[in-house]
Amino acid sequence: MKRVTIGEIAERAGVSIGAVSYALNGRPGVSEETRRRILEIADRLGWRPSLAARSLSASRAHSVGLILARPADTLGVEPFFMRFISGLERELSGRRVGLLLQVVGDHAAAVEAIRRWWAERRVDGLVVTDLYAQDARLPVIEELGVPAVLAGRPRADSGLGAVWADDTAAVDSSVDYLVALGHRRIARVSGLPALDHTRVRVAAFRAAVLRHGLGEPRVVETDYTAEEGARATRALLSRPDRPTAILYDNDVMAVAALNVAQEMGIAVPAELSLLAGDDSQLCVLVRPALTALSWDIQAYGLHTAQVLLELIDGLPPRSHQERTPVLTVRGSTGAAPAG
Amino acid sequence: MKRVTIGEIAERAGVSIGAVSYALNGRPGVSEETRRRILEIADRLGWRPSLAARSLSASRAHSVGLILARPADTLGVEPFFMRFISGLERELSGRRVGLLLQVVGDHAAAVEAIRRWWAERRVDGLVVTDLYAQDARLPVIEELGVPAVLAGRPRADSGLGAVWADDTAAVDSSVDYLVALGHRRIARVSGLPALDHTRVRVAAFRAAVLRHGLGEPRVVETDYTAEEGARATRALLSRPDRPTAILYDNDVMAVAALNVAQEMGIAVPAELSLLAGDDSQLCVLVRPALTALSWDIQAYGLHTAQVLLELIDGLPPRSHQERTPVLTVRGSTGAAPAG
DNA sequence: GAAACTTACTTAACTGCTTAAGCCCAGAAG
DNA sequence: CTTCTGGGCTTAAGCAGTTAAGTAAGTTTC
Repeated sequence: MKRVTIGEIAERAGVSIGAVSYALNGRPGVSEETRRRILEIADRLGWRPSLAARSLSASRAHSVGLILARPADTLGVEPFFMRFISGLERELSGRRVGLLLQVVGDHAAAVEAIRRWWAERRVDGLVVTDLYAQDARLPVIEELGVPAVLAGRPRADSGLGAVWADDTAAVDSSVDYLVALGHRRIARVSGLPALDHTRVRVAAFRAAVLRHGLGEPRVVETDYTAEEGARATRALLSRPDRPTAILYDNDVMAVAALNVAQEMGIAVPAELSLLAGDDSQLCVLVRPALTALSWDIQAYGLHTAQVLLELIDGLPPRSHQERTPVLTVRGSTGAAPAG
Repeated sequence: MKRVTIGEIAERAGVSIGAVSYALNGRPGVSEETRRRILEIADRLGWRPSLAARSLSASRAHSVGLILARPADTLGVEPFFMRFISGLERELSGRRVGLLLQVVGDHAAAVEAIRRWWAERRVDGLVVTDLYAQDARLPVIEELGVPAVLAGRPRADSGLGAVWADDTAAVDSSVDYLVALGHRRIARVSGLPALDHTRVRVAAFRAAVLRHGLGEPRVVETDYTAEEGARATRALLSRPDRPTAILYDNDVMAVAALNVAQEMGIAVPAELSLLAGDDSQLCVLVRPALTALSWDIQAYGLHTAQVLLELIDGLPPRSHQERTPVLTVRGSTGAAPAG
């Protein structure tokens, strides 16, 4: 099971290894005839370049890293990541770039992993998800000079790429839609307040509510889990002036809310409209099916990989904006109850 | 942002790079005092070994590969993989082994990826999931001599490791439980018939039904998707002698079945008991919550990684059996309807 | 007090590939 | 006929480590 090296090809072709290298890499320096002969031999022997040798001389790892900094159980239910990853893959595998994955519990561990990967030259760049407003990873990435792309809003002066969707517009359209249905008491169950996009969405929600003159905006913060989603929903629905519509920051919490409504004897959508901030099969699997903000997560991953690879190739950092998520209306939203 | 190499350490310590190498690897050949000095310098400079250089001379990639051969949308909903991956990670990251991930659509692409990874020496071993009865990947793995561990039943004569759970016992206990509740007409909605574990479970189901003298076992095959799960359920429930209990091969289909029952006006669990073959948050998110076969998927991943790393270290292939999945009874199962 | 052995290093070969620099020879230009 | 040019190759250095073999001291042995 010994590997084929270019040395062996050189020997068989009766040329030097340098010539073989030029031939295999499509560079000038060998005649067409010799090139053909070398390629033929390489093919016959089933030669593939040794990644380690290439990495060593080119100082390129031919891999990019994705560090998911979340507790394992949250990752499980969120269909987001697998779709995002398969989007990344679609671009990476065609370019022969590997995807290194690490799952860690918190940002301290993520920073540690970044430092290690970079020092070992295990990756050429990073995809950063779940961006915090104050994010411990960014200064480290900047300090090390790691090419990285944010799956989220661009940061000024960061020198990083970014791929993002206009959450503000998406939240706006959700609120507009609910108002058009006659709702006046609209609340929001938001995710982790430390997260960048949570803040953006909450701000957008507040602005939209105020714009429509619906009084003081009501927002309850959670950690994205079903449990907290249920708790927040219970709290909102227990108030005398309970909302007639609730926006959720993801789909899991919206599903949990469906159960809370049922348990409290509140009909959806007759008495209460629910709107999920993420769309996935989950929304279609429950009854009533959930109205949700949907967007193409695979494309998100794909574009993220593209921007990252450009950055690694030395091109200037680029910000790519995805299509704004659109409302997919299903059974969980309806006209506001009379009175 | 130039990297620190052992050459730099050698220079500062006033010794040769060979001495530095011995010192850093804890091998004899340097005095304790010199070693301490070298380690101190290395630490101060923040030295980490270059993976590429180590890989080249040690011919070890310090990475293992996981190739998921599934359509991207199926991956999204299945909470299985993220939990499995985080289990793998728990073992791998401690041992400084990277996890390379590739998502491909079918086995032909998986085989291609295996060949490439191995030829490039990108990975030291593989984790193989979703094993088919006739699996195109196995002959290739054997031909190449890739250390690999099956996330599934061991195969005789394969020389591969295996980590698996006793599906037969799990199915047995499910059927026993339903029979104890008075059910006599029990059907099964199974997953992809090509999959190894699907066959094992179907066989176990047939045997259990016959053992209890419940007549000819009824099994409907699907592709694991919610759509087919719903279709299969509709077909089963439309028959005059419709089953009073149905076992599903995963949780997604069981959830879809819940909706079908609702749409057909069949009460769960009063008229129909549903039992999911996988457990996840999904089962708890719906009403009634689904009774399911649950097991520790993170541990599954962890043990899989352990067996693989042993194999890579040259130890003989090992088969590890996980705890048999146990029935977590929730609201979707109950006594069989009278008459 | 010479031979034998340790200790603590250094030297250099090796991993497989890339690439700048050098060399040889044929054909063109002067 | 010499000089120049350039195509087609070879040579060798370099990437960052590992490791077998060599060496120069000091120590032990009889």
